[in-house]
Amino acid sequence: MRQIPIQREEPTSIDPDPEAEKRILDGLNERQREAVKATDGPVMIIAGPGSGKTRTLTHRIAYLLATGKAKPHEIIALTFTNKAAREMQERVQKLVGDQTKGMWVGTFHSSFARVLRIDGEKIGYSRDFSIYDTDDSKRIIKQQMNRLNVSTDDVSPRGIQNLISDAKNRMVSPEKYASVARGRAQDAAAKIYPAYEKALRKANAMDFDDLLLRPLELFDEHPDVLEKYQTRWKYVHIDEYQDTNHAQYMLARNLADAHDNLCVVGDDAQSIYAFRGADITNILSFEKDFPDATTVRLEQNYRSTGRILALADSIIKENDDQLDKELWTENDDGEYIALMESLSEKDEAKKIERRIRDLHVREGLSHGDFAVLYRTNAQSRPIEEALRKENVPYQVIGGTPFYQRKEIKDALAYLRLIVNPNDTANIQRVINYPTRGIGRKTQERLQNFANKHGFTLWQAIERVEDIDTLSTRAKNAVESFRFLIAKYASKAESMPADELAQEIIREAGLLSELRKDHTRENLMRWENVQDLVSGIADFVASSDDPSLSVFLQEIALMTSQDEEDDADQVTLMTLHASKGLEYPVVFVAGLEEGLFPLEMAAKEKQDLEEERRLFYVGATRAEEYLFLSWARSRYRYGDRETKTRSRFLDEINSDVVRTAGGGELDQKKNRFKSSSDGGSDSSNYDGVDPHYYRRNLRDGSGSGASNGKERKLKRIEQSSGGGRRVVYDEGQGEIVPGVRVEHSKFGEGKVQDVEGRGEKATAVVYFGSDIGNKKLKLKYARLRIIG
DNA sequence: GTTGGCGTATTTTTT
DNA sequence: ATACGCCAAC
Repeated sequence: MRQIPIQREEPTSIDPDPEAEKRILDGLNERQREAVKATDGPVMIIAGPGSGKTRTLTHRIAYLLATGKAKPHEIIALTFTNKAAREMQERVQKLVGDQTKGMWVGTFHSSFARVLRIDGEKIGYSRDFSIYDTDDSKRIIKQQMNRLNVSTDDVSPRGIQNLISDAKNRMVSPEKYASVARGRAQDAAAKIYPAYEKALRKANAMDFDDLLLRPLELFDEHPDVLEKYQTRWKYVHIDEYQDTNHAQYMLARNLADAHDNLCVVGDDAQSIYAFRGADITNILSFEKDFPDATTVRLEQNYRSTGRILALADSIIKENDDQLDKELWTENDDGEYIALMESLSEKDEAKKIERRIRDLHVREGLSHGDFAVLYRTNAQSRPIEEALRKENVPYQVIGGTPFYQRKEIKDALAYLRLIVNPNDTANIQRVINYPTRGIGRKTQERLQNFANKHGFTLWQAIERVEDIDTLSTRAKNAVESFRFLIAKYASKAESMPADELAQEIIREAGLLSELRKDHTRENLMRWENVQDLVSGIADFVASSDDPSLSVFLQEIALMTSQDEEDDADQVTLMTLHASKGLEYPVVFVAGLEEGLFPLEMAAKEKQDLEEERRLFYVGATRAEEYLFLSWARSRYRYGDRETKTRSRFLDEINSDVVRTAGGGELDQKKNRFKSSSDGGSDSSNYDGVDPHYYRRNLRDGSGSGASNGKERKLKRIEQSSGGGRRVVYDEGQGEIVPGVRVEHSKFGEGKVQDVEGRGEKATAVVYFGSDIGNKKLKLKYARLRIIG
């Protein structure tokens, strides 16, 4: 676990350093230098992938320091992730020496959480406010739905949460929202929204949106506070500007208003967070917003080979809404982009694993050079399994991050309560975990009492003796909980945060709960909780402000992308998480209709364009090798689904793509001229060479992997002959759509579809026009795989 | 008040 | 397939 370094506040200044200045400018090309030197007035750097965007921004900050144009405390840089902030901080330090104390570098969220810590009390938030993630917010929303009798028939809590978040992103107040809400879902959201806001405020809690909105409120209501920050920050920098939302835009405007020195960097073609409220018009209309802005375009790509860039260009050309940019590179053409086609997600995973091992052995690439990208987190599983099986080291970025695991959230809940007992959502989380006799009914009575008197849940707990509806037994149970929290709350000032954590976690019974039964999961959870404590110890040892409340706020803003990834491992992550990163070898997996582009996103043009930009982002992560992969079938909701190739594969520039067999990519747009067979049932297997699969296995240049695979196939054939072993066993020779099989009675056929698993698995097999489709129970049918 | 079983929705991406 | 919520039994 890592925390964001906190810099001291005292203004320090550094003398102009001509040597550093030279070093800073020497590391740049002409255009980049131009951007760095434009230190007066608004600047927009529009830059393609791999053009040294962040590098330019970093050098600009270093340049400001080295020339003495700005003192460290006069600079703020807002990044997209904490990790990017950390790296930028480190690089600036490297360029100008260690003199960056007082400079603010961080995400919008963490930077303005800090502002709120300093000045939030002016709008009614104590500095120990809790930060609520989506989970905590959902709890509040559910509770409010319950209280206000909003039925879940019309909308799910999640749906309401999204609607409210959207409204907040657009800075629509509850009152305003009530007047514009249309339809059942929005009406429901309009009812919940004000109650939700009130509940958050009462709990001294903020959700992610609040971390941007409350500072705006603060600036609005206290112009002196705004002025303080405006005068302080003479230079405002924003990275990944295309992904800022409206509130972030307003914050930027507010800060830049005094000095007009706003420098933004972005690429409209890489805008992939609209679903989260990112507003692409921020970057598209920058020049309108800041009429005297300097615009610099960085169009030379240093990252990728010519072919990768040509492919990327062909992807993005399909989109209509673009700022003009001509990407070019001096790099070699490089290898062809390889198209990989597989029969199933397991097959896909195996092929990816084999390619990785092959390149690792033959080209000497290290494991850290590889990244496997996919659209949804769920896709990591089969790939993980394939890599694990062959002992290829890997790491998965994302999924369920450390701090979101249940045991961690439970432990954190106790810690949050020490700091902020009014944090109702977290009381509810742990008031009866581990079970201490405070069940549903007691909690209900507590809540009723609180509602009746306008208390928070905690205030009700403090007055538990006065609640007539409770039995003595219940009162005692509640009292012991109250005592537990109060005891440590009073020690919070005097006791180091890590000791505090250790003790309350133990006394609350979390650790013994996890040791109750000795499953492997529980052991892991127990270790995770221990890791949390040592993480707090690290924080205490290294932070300028080692209070528990700061730790909790920072931890809430950490993301999977902030995890350490320095080890030499293959990296698995979503396409979203890959933004800003680069790897010599990149696989984009799961290029299938319905998956990428995602089914829901394929309907609206806007959404489809975002998916396409996502594909563009993924492809441009690659430096040397790019693999595009899709599978003919995939498990979803426990059923095997037949898939067709993604439309994206029909759009790309086929000149730079080669299939696994070395052939050209057969695209829909080319099909008309070459073949006229098309005909019936065209959705099935056009262009599939039935021998492709096995030939490829043999082509594996005699490496252990392909031999292993062949062995497995043989074993299947033998066993089916013997009739004892089941042939549908996953991961052996799979019976999946597209496979050719032989049946003792019907002869040769091709599997069309497979349903069910295990004993119940059935396959639809087409045995030619005479026999047609047959539905067979795999358990009895004894199908033999022949290709 | 707690536990276990069954039915249902769920997977888009994330600060 | 799995996690969660709701209901019935202990």
